[in-house]
Amino acid sequence: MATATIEEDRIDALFGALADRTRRDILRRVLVAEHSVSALAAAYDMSFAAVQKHVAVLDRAGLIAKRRRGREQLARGEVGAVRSVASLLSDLEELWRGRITRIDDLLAEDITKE
Amino acid sequence: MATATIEEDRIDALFGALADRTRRDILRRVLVAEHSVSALAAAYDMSFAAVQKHVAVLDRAGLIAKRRRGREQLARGEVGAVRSVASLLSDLEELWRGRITRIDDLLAEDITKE
DNA sequence: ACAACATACAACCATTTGGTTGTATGTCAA
DNA sequence: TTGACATACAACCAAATGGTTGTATGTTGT
Repeated sequence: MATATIEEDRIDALFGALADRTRRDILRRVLVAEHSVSALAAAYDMSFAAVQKHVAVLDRAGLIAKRRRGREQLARGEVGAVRSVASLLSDLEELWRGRITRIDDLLAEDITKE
Repeated sequence: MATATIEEDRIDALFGALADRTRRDILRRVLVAEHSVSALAAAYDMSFAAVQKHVAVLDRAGLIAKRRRGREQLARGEVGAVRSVASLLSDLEELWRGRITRIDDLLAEDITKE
């Protein structure tokens, strides 16, 4: 099997995106309702560019999606991605419970093997 | 209310710790069974010190706990911490569902206000 | 007592990250 | 068409991150 790392990159991006409070706050806002980038930027005490980069990180991780409306870009939260992260955690919990039979899938993606 | 940031630091640490594949792999292993730091280190193609630092990051985030047995330090996964992260994500999902009444708690921890 | 083992930690280095300012491009409204 | 707005992105900087090697401190077994 050669799957491993390709998916791991995605997971890195997901947790990495969530590991910043500004991005978590943006995500909360856009899960409730669509917001333009500049509307989001207005909420924080930092430059527009900084907020725009945070939005881009969330977008790359797939936690939000953007759609264009005229000159603005509306961001909405992707609840499916949030659920997929939750699912990773429940896999961990199952592992703890000892219920996982296909341990090899989750455990020991040996770096050394290909 | 003055809570906010104190808890946010904890969440930063949790997601930050999970945003690295080596640490996720370590966490999987120690959720299944206790492992000494050197036993863990043997599993990866990096120095002992690097693995020890990863373990320390997981420890600081509260995702693992350590207990001493003789000269070795045994790490076990803290499933409660894993669940608390899952709970954060389900809060996000609830937010999306529009079910959260206490939105102010989750949303808009305004940086500017104290 | 001593040698080997297990851990912790400091110092160092390269890369990434989170912020800044400035510039370019696209869209709207008059 | 032109000016203002919305976004994107490059270049830059300081701090954090993920790795290294080396050293110090316990603990064990003989």
